[in-house]
Amino acid sequence: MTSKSYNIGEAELEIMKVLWTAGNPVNTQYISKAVAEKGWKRTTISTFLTRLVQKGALSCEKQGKFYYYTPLISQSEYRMSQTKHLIKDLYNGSIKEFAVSLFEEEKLSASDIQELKAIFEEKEG
Amino acid sequence: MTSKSYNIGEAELEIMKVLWTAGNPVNTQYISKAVAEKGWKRTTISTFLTRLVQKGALSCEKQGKFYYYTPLISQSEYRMSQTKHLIKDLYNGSIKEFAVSLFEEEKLSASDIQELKAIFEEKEG
DNA sequence: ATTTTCCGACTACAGATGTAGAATATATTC
DNA sequence: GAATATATTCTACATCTGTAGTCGGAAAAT
Repeated sequence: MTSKSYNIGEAELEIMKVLWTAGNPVNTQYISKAVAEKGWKRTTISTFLTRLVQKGALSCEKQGKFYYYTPLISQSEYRMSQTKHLIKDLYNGSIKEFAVSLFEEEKLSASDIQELKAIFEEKEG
Repeated sequence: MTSKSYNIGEAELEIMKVLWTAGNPVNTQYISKAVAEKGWKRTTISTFLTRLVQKGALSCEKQGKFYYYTPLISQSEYRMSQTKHLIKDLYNGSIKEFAVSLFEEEKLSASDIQELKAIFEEKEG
C-alpha cells in the first residue's frame, strides 16, 4: 500500500538515506556523523528528524537516553512512489512512453543494454 | 543546455503542460479554458503565469490586448531534467540501477516489452 | 554537588508554492 | 463618453521546507 500522503524534502531525504543505508534503528549521533559533510547544525538535523516523524516517514523510540529512528517507508517503496509520480506527472502515466524517451536520450553502455535485454527476455519467457 | 536553475511547482506544471500541448503562444483565456477543470480562479492562474515568467520558464509578449505565453523550456528538456534529478537523487545516479528496478517492479505488457527490445536492438546494432 | 556537555523541545524566520481578493488598467458596448 | 466587462498587477496569507537559536532537562565529568 504505497499510501504516502506526505512529501519528503530534499534535505529530509538525506536523512532518510542514512536510515535506509544503516538498515537498523540508529540515534542522532549516528545520523549526525553520517551527514557531517552537509555541514548542518545539530538542531537542523533534529528538526528534520522531528518533521519526518510527524509526517509518518520515521518512527522513533527512546532507548536509554537516546531516540532511535526507524524508517516507516522502505527505500524501494519510496523509489517506486516517486518514480510513479514522475511518470504520471510528466509522461501521461505511460511507462512505455517514459522508457522510450529515457532510452532514446540517454547513452547506455553496451553492457547496460545487454543486461536490460536479458531482463526483458526473462519477463517475456 | 539543461540549465534549469529554477523549480516548477506542481500547479505551475499544469500551466506548462497546457503551453507544451498548445505548441504555440497562447493567451490567458486559452489557458483558463484548458485548466478549467482545476477550478482555479482567474487570479490564481495569473499568479502562476507571472511566476513562471519571473522564473524564466515562460516568456510573454503582448499582442494586441493580451499577453501570449511561450515556454522557454521544452517538454522533453523538462522531462529529462526531472528524470535525471530523480535518478541522481534516488538511484545513486545510475540509470542502470534505475531501469533494473523499474522494470523489475512494474508490469509491462508483452507489446511494451517487444517495443523496448526493439529499441535496444536498434541501439545495439 | 557543581560545572560542563549534550540532547531533544520549542520558537523563529525566510523563501517557495498554492490560493485568491482588491485595485487598477484596458477594452467593449451602449 | 459612461457603464460594463475583462485583464493584469499588487497584496495577502497559509503551508512547506531549509536553516538554526534558545531553553530546559539529563548525563557526564570533576
